[in-house]
Amino acid sequence: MEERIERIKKQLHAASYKLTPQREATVRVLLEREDDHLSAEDVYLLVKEKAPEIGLATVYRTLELLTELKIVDKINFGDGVSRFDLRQEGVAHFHHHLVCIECGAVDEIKEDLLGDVEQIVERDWNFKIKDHRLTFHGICHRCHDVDEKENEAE
Amino acid sequence: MEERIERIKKQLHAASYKLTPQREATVRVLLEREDDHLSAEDVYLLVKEKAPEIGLATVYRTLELLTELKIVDKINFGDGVSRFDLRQEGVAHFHHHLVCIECGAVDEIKEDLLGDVEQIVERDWNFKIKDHRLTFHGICHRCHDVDEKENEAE
DNA sequence: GTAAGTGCAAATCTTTTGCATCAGG
DNA sequence: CCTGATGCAAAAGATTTGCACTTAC
Repeated sequence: MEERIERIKKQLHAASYKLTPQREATVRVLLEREDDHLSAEDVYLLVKEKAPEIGLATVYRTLELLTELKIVDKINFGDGVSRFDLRQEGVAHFHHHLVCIECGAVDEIKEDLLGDVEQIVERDWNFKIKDHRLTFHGICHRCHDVDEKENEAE
Repeated sequence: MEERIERIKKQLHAASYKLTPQREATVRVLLEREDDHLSAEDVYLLVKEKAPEIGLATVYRTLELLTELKIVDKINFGDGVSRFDLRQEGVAHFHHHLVCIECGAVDEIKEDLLGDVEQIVERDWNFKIKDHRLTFHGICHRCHDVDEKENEAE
């Protein structure tokens, strides 16, 4: 945790930004809830627990800054809000998501499944890929298991 | 064109909705601009050219209805607006997009490139896939060509 | 007649901005 | 000081909603 904060601090400095207490509090929340997909509002509420004086605008500005520096990724699942995900360190590619249409859970796929597909796209569409977004919508293993049990019970 | 309208009319009726003149005008705009990725506002302005009395709320309601019936797909490229794409007829899968980070153009890939990947996900994550969203961000062939020319000129 | 559909305006929600103030070198 | 950063409130967008009116069967 501390090493990651330290690293992020360096990334900010390299781009001549400071790691202010507010920014640090925001980053800490993102680190603690790394597997959740927090909206700006979520982050704000969690930061506020530790640092009640912070303003929502600052959280937005911090998230924007972190996105710009590619420390976090801004994602969008189609509900009206943007969500923010810390990038895995040293992993260039953006992980994929599984969104359950029954329970709303969002799981992550950290493996990169798109290597072959990207080669095809680069070659056949003459498109230089810099990033990707891949989300599957369907039924997660938990809901799937529940469905099974219901069938058994019948 | 007319056959597609007819088909959509049937889909609406099957779900006990009517194809009102406003809805038809909206669908016609979507058909005419099938390769664009229109926002609700875009659609509204185009519909208004033909049927000036239509209200923005009606367009939103129509697009929501069409999304629900899976006649259109609602997509989101990370600029603050939702965009709407007519589904290809008889094509279950959702096509992919190439978003150029230089010029903002959005191209479509109509082939399904995810067959293998989906098999892996269904098997290894025990996730029943119903739909997917795949977008690549990068440099399109047009901007790429421009870059080449600039290099030659140097 | 009745239920669905519409137009308009107001309300809501997310995100951004202006500006006066604050903090650190 | 001086610059970047912050907090607050206001503004800006996008989308939704309430409601009275219209339209088709």
